Amino acid sequence: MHAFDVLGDPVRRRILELLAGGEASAGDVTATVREEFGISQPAVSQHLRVLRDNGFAHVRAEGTRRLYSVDVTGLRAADAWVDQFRAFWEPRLDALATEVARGKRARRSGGA
Amino acid sequence: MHAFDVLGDPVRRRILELLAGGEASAGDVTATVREEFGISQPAVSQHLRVLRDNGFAHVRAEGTRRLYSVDVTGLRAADAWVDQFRAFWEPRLDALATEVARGKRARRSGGA
DNA sequence: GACTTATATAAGCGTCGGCTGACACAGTCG
DNA sequence: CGACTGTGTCAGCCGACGCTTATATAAGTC
Repeated sequence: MHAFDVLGDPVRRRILELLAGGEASAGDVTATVREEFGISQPAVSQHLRVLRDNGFAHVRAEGTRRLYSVDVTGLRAADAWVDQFRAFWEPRLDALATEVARGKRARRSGGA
Repeated sequence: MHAFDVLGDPVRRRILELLAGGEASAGDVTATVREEFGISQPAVSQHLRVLRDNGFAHVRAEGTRRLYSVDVTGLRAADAWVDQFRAFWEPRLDALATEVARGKRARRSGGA
């Protein structure tokens, strides 16, 4: 599953935001998400699984609880992709890229 | 449609990468995408529409051709969301956030 | 060991997004 | 004007994903 597919779901984004506030148990996350989205405990558990399986969340067992926290792997992957385009709105990073993107290619390869 | 829903599709991501190389006509994009993904012209056109409608691509007519280019609006929105988490892997940006994330909250609100 | 709590898994179902094929429409060229 | 090219739209189909209910598993408590 691609990083953006994971982030495409609003529930999963919310869960990550919750985890950004610090490690939280599955129960804590479930309580909040359940209230905000009106979905069941299994639904939340399934979302947590997706986050785990795709490098967005770490888990650690503590007794019967599962403590979740942010795993940066997935987020970095998403960030790396977006990074390809950063020069478009932060031209100082690479002014040349912007110039190229502007229309150089269009001019060369058959533009007006 | 949320930015990450737009980016969740591999065809749309590819189209954006193509546009990152400079303005391109719908036909040029279609030719490449068709070859790489084996989908029809209408399929590509529909993806272009999604990109347009969600602030990921600009269009400009030139005769019968439609010239597409990157619109940063959508990309910046995606970047802004990811930015919430950047401190997790670039601690220098905000060392405090990392500390908080680590377990401070867990300790306070009922951790071990 | 029986009960309860915390969490995960499984099966089934509905919905939504993407694809195709058919078509519409604009512009260009003879 | 009529044919052709480039592109967009529409209707319908299909598969994937997310949800629910039911159930399994594991850990605590008495």
